[in-house]
Amino acid sequence: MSKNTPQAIRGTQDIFGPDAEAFAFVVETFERVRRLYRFRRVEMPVFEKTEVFARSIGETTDIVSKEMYSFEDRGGESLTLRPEFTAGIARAYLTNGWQQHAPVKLATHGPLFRYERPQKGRYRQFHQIDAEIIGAAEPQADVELLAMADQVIRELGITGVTLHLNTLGDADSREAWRAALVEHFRAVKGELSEESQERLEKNPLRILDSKDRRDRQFVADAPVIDQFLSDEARSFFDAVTSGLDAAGVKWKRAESLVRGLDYYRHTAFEFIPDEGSEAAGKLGSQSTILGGGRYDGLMESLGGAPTPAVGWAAGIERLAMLVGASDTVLSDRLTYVVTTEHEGLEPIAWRLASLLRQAGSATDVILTGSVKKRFKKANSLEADAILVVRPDSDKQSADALIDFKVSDEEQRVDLEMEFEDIASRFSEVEFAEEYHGFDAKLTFLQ
RNA sequence: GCGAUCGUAGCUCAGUUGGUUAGAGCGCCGGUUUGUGGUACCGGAGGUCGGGGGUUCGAGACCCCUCGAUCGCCCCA
Repeated sequence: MSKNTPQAIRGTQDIFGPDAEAFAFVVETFERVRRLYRFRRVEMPVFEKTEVFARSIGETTDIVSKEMYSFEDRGGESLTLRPEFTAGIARAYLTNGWQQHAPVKLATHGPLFRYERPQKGRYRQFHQIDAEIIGAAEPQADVELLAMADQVIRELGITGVTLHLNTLGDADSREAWRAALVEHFRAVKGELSEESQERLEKNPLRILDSKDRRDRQFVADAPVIDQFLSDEARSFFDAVTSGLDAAGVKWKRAESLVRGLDYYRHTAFEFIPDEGSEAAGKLGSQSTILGGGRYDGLMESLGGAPTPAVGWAAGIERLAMLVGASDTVLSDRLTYVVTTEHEGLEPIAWRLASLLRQAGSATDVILTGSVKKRFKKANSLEADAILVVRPDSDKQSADALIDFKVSDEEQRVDLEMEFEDIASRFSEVEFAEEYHGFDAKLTFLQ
C-alpha cells in the first residue's frame, strides 16, 4: 500500500468474503421473517437534527453525551448521524402522520454511528436490524415482537442464546424503584467501585449489572422492581410472560436487567449468550446481540401525543459472528465454468456463458492469461462442470466439451439432465452425450 | 476517555545480543514437463520494514511522538 492511499476511518469496516456472506444472510433472514409477521418495511434518513436524539434518548446517557457524530451543516444547523433507529422512527411517525396506520408494525435495517473505541463486535459504523410496533399498548404486542426476534435468531441457526426479560414498570414504579436504589447504594457509597459511585448520580440502575466484585455484594440485596410494581404494571408483565410461554418462546427472568436509555418502560429484554457457550466465546466481551423494550414515553419527548410502542434492535455484525461457522448456508453454488484453450474462440465462450446465465445458472468465465493455464484455473474454481470450447475439425465451427466435476454417478446424471434442459431452450446449441472421454458435448449450430 | 499487545511483499509470517544488496510459504504473472489435464519443476513481478523524529560508525530491531489494528474497561447492538 502506498503512503498516498488514504486509510479507512477508524472503526469502520470493509466487509468481504465469508463475513460479507454471513452479513447478507442475517439481513435476508430478517427480511424473510419480518414478512411472516407482517412488519412493514421503512427507510429513514441516516441523519437527523441533533435534538431528535438528544431529546428522546436522554441527555445524560453516554450515547448523547459523548458518542454522537454531530456536525453543523452549511446552514449552521446541528445534525447527527443516527446512533440508533428508534428515535428517528418516532420522529418519522410523528412528522408523517403515521398515526392513521396505528397500530403499525415497522422493520428496517442499516448503518448506525457511535463514536466509541472499537473492539470485538463493536464499531463506529455498525449495522442493525430493527423492529418496532407503534401505537399498541397491549402486552400481546410485546409478545409478538419477541416471538419474531426469537424466530429470527432460530432461523439464523444461532444456539446457546437466551432471552433475558425484565420489567421496569410504569413511570411511577420506575421512579420509586430508582429512588430506593439510590438510597440503598448511597448508604454504602464509599465501598462501591469508582465507576458505580459515578453511576449513582448519573444512572443508578446501571449499578445493578456492574461486573465489579466490590459492587456485587450490595447488588445482591438491593431493592427489586417487583416491590414497587403497581397492580397494572404487574399484570402487564404477567400477560407478557404467559404470552411468551404460549408462543413457545423460552425466556429467563433477569431482575437486574435495565436498559441504558431513558425512554424504556415496562418490558425490557436482551438476548444474551449463555455463559460458557460457544456463542459467548465468539462474541468476546460484547454480550448482547439483541436488545429492546417498551418505550411508552418516547413520543411525548418529541412533542407528540402519548403513544405506546415496543421495539428491538440487533447488531448485524454480532449476529453474523454467530452464524459464520455454518457456511453451508452461505456459500453460493458455482455451477459452470467456461473456458477455452484456443485463441480466437473467446467470443464463443462468452456467448456460451451468456446463455447459461440467462438460463439462471451461476457461471464463471476464465478467458485471460496463459492459454495453457486456463483449464487449471477453471479447475480450481470447484464448479459442478467445466465447459471447454474447442474447434470442431469436421464442421469448422466449435464444440464445448463438458466435464462434470461430481462425486458420484447419480449427481452426474442430474447435472446432465439439467444441462440438457438448458441447452434445449436455445436454438443455437445442440446437446450430445459422451465424447472422447468427456461427459458430454455441446455443438454450436451455424 | 483509560489500559495491554501489536504493525516486515496482495495474504500468513521468519528475520537470532542493533552489523553488508530484507527472506520463506501461499497467491499472482510467465515458462518447462504432463498431454484432455485438479501433478511436478523453473523463472519473474511485487517491500523507502505504518508514518515522523531521536540514539548510534551503523536501526526492521533500541527510545519518543503519531496513525492504525487487536483485545479488555466504560458503554452498548
